[in-house]
Parts: sequence; structure tokens; C-alpha cells
Amino acid sequence: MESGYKTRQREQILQLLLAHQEEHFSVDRIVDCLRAQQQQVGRSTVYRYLEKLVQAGKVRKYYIEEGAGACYQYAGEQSSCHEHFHLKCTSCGRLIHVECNYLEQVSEHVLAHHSFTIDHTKTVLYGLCADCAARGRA
Amino acid sequence: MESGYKTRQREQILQLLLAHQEEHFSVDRIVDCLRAQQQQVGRSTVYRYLEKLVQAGKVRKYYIEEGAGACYQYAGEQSSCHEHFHLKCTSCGRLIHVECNYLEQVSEHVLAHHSFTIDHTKTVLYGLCADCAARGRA
DNA sequence: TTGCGTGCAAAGGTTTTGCATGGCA
DNA sequence: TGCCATGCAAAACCTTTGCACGCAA
Repeated sequence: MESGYKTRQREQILQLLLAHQEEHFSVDRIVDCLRAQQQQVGRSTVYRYLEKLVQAGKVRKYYIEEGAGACYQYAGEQSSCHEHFHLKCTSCGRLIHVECNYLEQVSEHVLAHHSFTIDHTKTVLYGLCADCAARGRA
Repeated sequence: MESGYKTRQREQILQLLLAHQEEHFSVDRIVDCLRAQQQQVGRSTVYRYLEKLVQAGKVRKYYIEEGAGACYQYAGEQSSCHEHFHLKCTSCGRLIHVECNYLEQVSEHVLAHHSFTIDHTKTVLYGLCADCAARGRA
């Protein structure tokens, strides 16, 4: 899998995501964070590079806020994330990795009964985590 | 629960959704469908009325297509309406609706064992449909 | 008559694209 | 040197909003 040229901009974007793997970033936030470090990056460049990273499976793209835009989060070398599901809380943004035998059967069921091969690197189950649900946030 | 005034436009929008309860409609599609029936409705009106229907719980709002806008689907009066999953083929873009008892149990499992409440209006399972898988398209 | 509903156009926000320039390999 | 990457501005989209007019009750 080719990664294309190595440029200052790409390096800095990737470093930012790597340094905060537990957080998600909007394009705006990425541009702002980098500028705060005296690192100028054009917005188009961010959009284009993130798209590449998403295609490569290194970054996940989320749609959390209703009206707002997409968010991105580093996904790591997906070897370990291949077989399990991801739950993303739409209220607090927390990402939960779930390793569960029962859920693994889901993939098999969907393939057997609906002829559909789930791609775990791109699939995210959206909803409310326990804390946010308890706090009554819909 | 007040429904406000009864107008020609609202009547026609609601009738369209009622007549196709198993389908999603984008705002564009609603406007187009109605125009095809010689029924002029302003886009703003559609947005505003749909928002009311969503608030009233009569219509569900989905965020399915990545770049595109929201989709709406009639949800009925009662709460017994079964939630369904959406499968989206990452190769051909086809969207598959799945009503399946087994998959409905998935929501219950995730809630019971992982304390997470899945939001079906925002969740889409990505992967390969049968045709694309057969065609060997990754 | 009163006040909500409608529709147009303009505004607001996010993402994409065209094109000339810049920089990696 | 040959391409890909970058960045700016413009364009493309989806959605919201302001305002004057229309219409239900």
C-alpha cells in the first residue's frame, strides 16, 4: 500500500493524530492546532490527506454532530482492530472497542443470511454510552 | 400534541411519506416527487415541516450517505415500530435495509452486555454487497 | 382578524474542485 | 526531470434564516 510522497504537511497532520489517538479532530481543529504550532497547512490539503488515510484504514471518519462536519481519529495499524466492533458515543465522543464472541457472530450472520461482508475498519455503531445515557442525554 | 395548521403542502408531504413507509426520502427527492405530481412545495417548507414531524416522533431522520444530506422516513404513530439496520456497500454504494429478528437482538445484547444504546438513525454497517464481493471488488 | 405557514432569495457552513505553483523522488 | 502535493479561490452542496405575503382557524 503506497503512501505517496512524504511532505512536511502530511508528517505534521499524522503526528498530531498520532499524539492524540484517543481524540477525534475536525478539519478545523486540525488546522487550528497546527497553526498554533507555527505549522501552516492549507485546508484542502487536510481534506485530501485525511481522505487518503481513511482509504488506507489508518484513520476513521465519524459523523457525530448533527449539523457539523466530519471528525477524524487515528485508528492505528488496523491488524488489531480487524475483528471487533467500535461503539462511538454521540454525546461525549468516547470510542469503545468491543471484543465479544457474540458480536463476532454478527458478521457471520450478516454474511450467511444477508450476503454482506462487513468491513470492521469502516463500521461504527453510533449511540449513547452508559454514562451519557445515565446522565439523561438523548 | 398540536400539529399546527392543516395546509395543502403539509398534507401532500405527509401523504408521500405515508405512501412509501418503507423508503427513505431526501428533501430533494420529496420536492421532486411532489413536483412530478404537479404539487409545488417550497424547499424551506419541506425542511420546516419535516423538522416538526421529527420532533413529534412521526418521522425518523437518518444520516446515511456520507457526503449527502439527511434522509427521512415515516415512523408511524406507535413505538412498536421495529428498528432496522442499514448496510452500505462501499464499492457500489448500494444501501440495503435489513429487518431481521437476529439483528434486533444485537441492540439488546449491546445494551445488556456493553451498556451502550445503539442509535439506528445514525448507524450504518459498511462492507461489500454480494454482487461486489462476487465481482472481486475490494 | 390574528397569527402561523409559505416561498423566495440570501446567508451560513462544510467539502470539493480547478489551476498554477512548489517540492519529493 | 516527472509527477504528485499544495494552496488559494471559486464552486458545489445542504440547510437555515429574514421577510413579505398568503391562508387557516
